[in-house]
Amino acid sequence: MSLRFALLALLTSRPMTGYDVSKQFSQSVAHVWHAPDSQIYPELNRMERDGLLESAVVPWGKKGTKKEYAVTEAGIAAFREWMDSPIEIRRQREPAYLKAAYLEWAEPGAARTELEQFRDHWTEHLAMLEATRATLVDRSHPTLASRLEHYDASQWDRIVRYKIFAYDGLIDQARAAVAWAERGLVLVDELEGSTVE
Amino acid sequence: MSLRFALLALLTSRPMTGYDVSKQFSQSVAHVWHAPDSQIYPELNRMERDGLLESAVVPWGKKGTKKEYAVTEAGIAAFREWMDSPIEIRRQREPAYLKAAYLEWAEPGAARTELEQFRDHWTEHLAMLEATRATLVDRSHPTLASRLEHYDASQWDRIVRYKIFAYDGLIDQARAAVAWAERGLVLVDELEGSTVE
DNA sequence: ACAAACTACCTATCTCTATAGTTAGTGGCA
DNA sequence: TGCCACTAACTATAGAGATAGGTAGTTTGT
Repeated sequence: MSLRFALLALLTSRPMTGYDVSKQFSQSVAHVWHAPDSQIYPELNRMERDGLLESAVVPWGKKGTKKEYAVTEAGIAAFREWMDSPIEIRRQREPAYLKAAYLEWAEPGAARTELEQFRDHWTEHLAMLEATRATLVDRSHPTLASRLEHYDASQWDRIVRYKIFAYDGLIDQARAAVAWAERGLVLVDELEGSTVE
Repeated sequence: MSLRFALLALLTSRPMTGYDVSKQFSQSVAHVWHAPDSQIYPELNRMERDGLLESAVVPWGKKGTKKEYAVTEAGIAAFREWMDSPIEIRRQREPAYLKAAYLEWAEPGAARTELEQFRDHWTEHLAMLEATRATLVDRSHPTLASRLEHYDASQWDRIVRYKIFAYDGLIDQARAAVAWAERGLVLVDELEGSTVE
């Protein structure tokens, strides 16, 4: 159900076409709630059906058209209601940690590759998060910029700081993941011998 | 697909009935890969059908019977293969961080409750992880104990240290989550005023 | 004039998960 | 003897999510 609210969150910044949503999504909300466009388009339709969005058909080129979605009053109300309701706690589901617990079954080489991949993935993810955080700090993030336009300048700091706070949390998680993988590599070397086969 | 390997991991420690599996699961593998028993029973059946497990019917009381599952050679091979294959990277899906990014939409009271709940959940989870870690360190963890029986004593340290390593990673994540929520509460107080309504 | 890349919007299918049940035997205790 | 908690093993169903496509128009560069 969170996808719906992730989409509402994005669309509160400005009206967008489905295509815009799917592009902007991957640069912002997806850092916190990933979804492919095959999930986004049908969900936008359902949200329109449920009255949370309304759409306007906009011409595009000579023959083409596109559909621009805007959040309705009901959409805003639903979003606020979700914001004020208790969070769902996510269950643990971490294949990497599952594997780590049974690393005695792996080939030493595979264990190393595993941990290196994990470390590299999170290092990359961390860099992306830090880059995005920087665009929030200097307010150059495109979605943030259009979002701030609806607000009085006195509110800007408050809005931006919550977004930075969220990214800080993600960055902490990413850093912890990288540090953990690095300790894992040291451990594998110690337990399996340091020869790379 | 990871549920299958989580179950294999557990069953490599000793043969168990479905009921045992679902009980032991929640005290060990579930810390890393949660699953309810309504998923466990059908998956055990499928795994038997696929030749990864074999079952023996054991009498229980006068009329009752139970089915004890043991990992087959094919099951061991599948588990090793999975251990040596690259990990699937999980997509971000964190409703708590999603909400945090849009906290300007929440009532100040709701924002606080939210963060307190998140902090409390992770504090509790952290305590459980630390308690479990301690049972690994002193080797009193029941599943670990039966697991070690199949191995030469020279291997024990290696096996235990990988499990501790996995828990250390989970503990780091939990600690980061708690610290983040606490910073969030300070931020809410600063931005929304410290009066609790 | 044409290709390639991009915009736009889906569909189909399968698997995974969550939630909420059901049915039946066992063991203890009041 | 009856009740209750526990052991045992599911089933049913709906919704979420992953993966892999498809179709059609537009813009840009050569």
